[in-house]
Amino acid sequence: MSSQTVATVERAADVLVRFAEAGTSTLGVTELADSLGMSKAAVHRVLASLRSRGLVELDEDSRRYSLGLTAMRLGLAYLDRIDIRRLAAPELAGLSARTTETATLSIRTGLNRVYIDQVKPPREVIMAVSLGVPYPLHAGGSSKAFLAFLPEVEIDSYLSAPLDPLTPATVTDPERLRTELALIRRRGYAMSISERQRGAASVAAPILDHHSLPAAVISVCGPAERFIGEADACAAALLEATDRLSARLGHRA
Amino acid sequence: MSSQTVATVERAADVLVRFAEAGTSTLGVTELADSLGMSKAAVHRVLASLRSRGLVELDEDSRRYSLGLTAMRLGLAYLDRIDIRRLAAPELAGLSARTTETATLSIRTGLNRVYIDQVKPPREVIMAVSLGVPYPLHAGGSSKAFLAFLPEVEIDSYLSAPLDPLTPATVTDPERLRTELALIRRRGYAMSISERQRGAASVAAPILDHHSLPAAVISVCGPAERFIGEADACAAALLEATDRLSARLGHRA
DNA sequence: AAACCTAATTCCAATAATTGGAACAACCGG
DNA sequence: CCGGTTGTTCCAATTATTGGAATTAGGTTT
Repeated sequence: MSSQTVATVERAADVLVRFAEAGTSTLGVTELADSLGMSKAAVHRVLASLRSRGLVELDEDSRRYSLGLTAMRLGLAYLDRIDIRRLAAPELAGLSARTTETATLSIRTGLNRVYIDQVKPPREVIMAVSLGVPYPLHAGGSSKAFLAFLPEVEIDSYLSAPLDPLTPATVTDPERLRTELALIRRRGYAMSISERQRGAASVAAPILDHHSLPAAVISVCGPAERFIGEADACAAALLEATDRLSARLGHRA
Repeated sequence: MSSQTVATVERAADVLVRFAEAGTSTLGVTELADSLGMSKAAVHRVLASLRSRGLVELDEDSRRYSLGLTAMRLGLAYLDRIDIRRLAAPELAGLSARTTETATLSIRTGLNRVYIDQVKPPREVIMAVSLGVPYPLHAGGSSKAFLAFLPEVEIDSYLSAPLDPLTPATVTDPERLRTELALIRRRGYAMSISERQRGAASVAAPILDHHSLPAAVISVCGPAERFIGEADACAAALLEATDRLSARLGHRA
């Protein structure tokens, strides 16, 4: 079939991905070699090559590597193509400021959903999401907000496959989920407590386009204990924001 | 001497960079091959490899390639891991050297702001700040530089609470302050004479992140009497430094 | 200060993997 | 229905990658 690929490039890509996965900001040659099962020499050469293109940077003093400016350019170039992000950015900032919680923006990629932006409030204990990581459409506020506003056919098709739980609180029974989706449509927003991420809670609502389909979803989220008390106020602010954005995409109420 | 590198990896990196340069558009195999002087076969294999790691995506219909989710994750990982203090340290040193005054770095913590670093010039009479002490957002150069570049909602909310004076020169009238914030945004930097600290003067400008929100503020400050004459020159050097740093945080002018 | 450890870098011959031209297939517009 | 384009696959030639070992650099302990 089609595995017409270049192993060297894949290994170089693996090195890059390692930087994104690793919790630490810098990595050493040996560290990378061990975790990827490559020889130190190979890793070193790959790093030198990536460095020549600015994808990674070398701290001459510590002899450790980190992601470089070019890596950032790639990420921002990707995000540039998504103009909903530009449109929503000020609303995210406003929401986060008004609620003093984290505001996020997600888009759909097939049967998944990824965060593509977030604005965090300037306080100590906050919730922070991982941008770019795919999550299923049935667990968590943002996911359910997407699912609820998809065409019926797509909902049926999604619910016909088994639903894996991400936490003990994830709803995996299709009929219970269906009932909840109806509620979400009626209220206009979804709510979740620990469904996707333990200890996290959120309210989420879609930005609807001129077909009344969700172009993106905005959520306001925070640590569950604190957030539950704020949820109603957050939902109100959230719906104001998504209404404005939906209007800009040509949606009529 | 020899740059111990892997040509294949460098070419793969060139392909990726092409996507960042091309910005919003998608790219085809031939297009890439021509512009990079590579064979179509080589480009195709590289793309297949990058695709296997999610760095690029293929639109099956148009058979054209674009950057993928992993590219975004790399960019955001870069942004996440930036240690603003380390990044700014050389610029602080440079600024202090060029101006022969003190250069400081501040971050925000909610409704306050704290100095987290400073570089003092080697002369007798200088200004020195206290690291880690919280100051309000309306008094002094660094504070106003933060406030001016916050989302409107946050400015409104901040100005709706009473503003206490720290010195006789502190501006406490919300409307006068609002006018000044507009000036700061226009000029790109804030100036203060004795607003926070009697006898002290400063110019300050924000380091803006990819949301155009202030990640930190740099100031150049000194004893008021002497500093006032140097302020313009200091402001010019300051803006050069903050522009460079903002660029590293993904801010585009 | 010296010795010792660990990590990073360079060297080199073996060889496994990349390469590019050309053939093939898929697509588009006329 | 048919040329013109673009994307994909094949295959033998050969080039560039590879990994082990040697070397250098840095940092820490004795």
